[in-house]
Amino acid sequence: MATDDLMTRALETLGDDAPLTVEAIHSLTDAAVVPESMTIAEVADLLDISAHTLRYYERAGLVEVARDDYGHRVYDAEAVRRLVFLTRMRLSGMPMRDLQHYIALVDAGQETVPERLDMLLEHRDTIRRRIRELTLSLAATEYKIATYGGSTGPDVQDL
Amino acid sequence: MATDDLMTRALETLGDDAPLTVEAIHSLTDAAVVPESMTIAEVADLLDISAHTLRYYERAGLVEVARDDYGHRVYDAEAVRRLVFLTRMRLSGMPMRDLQHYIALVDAGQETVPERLDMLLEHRDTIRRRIRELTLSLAATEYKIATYGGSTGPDVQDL
DNA sequence: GTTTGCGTTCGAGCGCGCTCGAAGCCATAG
DNA sequence: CTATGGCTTCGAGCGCGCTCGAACGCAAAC
Repeated sequence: MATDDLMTRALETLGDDAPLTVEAIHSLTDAAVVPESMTIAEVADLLDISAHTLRYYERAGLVEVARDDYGHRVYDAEAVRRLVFLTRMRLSGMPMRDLQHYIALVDAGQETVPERLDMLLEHRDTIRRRIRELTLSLAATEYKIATYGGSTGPDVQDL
Repeated sequence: MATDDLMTRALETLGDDAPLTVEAIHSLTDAAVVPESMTIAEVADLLDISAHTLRYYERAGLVEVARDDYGHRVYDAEAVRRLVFLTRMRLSGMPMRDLQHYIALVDAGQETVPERLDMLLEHRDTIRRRIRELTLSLAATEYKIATYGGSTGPDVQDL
């Protein structure tokens, strides 16, 4: 099951031009994720990342995962929630370095909340800028497509 | 001069919520770039990439550049236009591999136009999807920011 | 005439984020 | 009883896109 990852499902849930309200996001955030504990394969499937990557994240200090009697990883709900957050941040371009710092702050306690908020605000701005860049690139690409082979404008050269 | 790269200047030219019409893009495309020929330093400055990267692109077969009597690179208008295109594609996430293929098609002549168009269409879709992903991530980040430290919803945990 | 500065070629190295292979443990299926 | 399959650890390797250093050439400035 779960041939699509969280992001894909989320994009399908909200139509392409949905308002993306706080409520809509809220509904995504805790949808589907219920289990008390999960295996590495289940989490990998849920997040559409490899078990290798999950182990790598753990090695990198991003999440702690308990073991069962056989030494196998047991992901509890908190670990899964954290990994959902982490993969979302990764997908939106936050570097591992920053995530490690962020998680260190989380583990350091409540007094780091302001700094964490700062990181999120900065990341928000980064995403916004990236969206603007991509929007511009999209327009340029569409312009090129529209004028390709025609005789409109200076972009007609062989590119 | 030119402390800002093309993208930054473009983003400033068009307001954040400009319509991004074909005309607006057109005006960006050939703005500023006039010189008959440019040095590597000038092109690097124009595109906000390093001279190292420009040489790398040339080595990669993305562009041919003539030399002057001293063996120094002389970028003619066509090379510069191509590099503008290439950097725009790189910035919007097209892999080097694909650009090499695209350029090979360009150099192969007019009969490759359909395939080139296919590549552009596919890239357009890639950008669109990426924008949707980022928009969702942005909303999730804003949601997290908005609810941070508050007692609203399930995301209040220490993340 | 030497210093400064900008260019050249070539090949190696790096940062990032995985990705993989080897060797081994355990449990269930046939 | 022996496969098969999924998990474990550990460390190495990889693909991408640069990025850099070394050794050198040439020219205009001092």
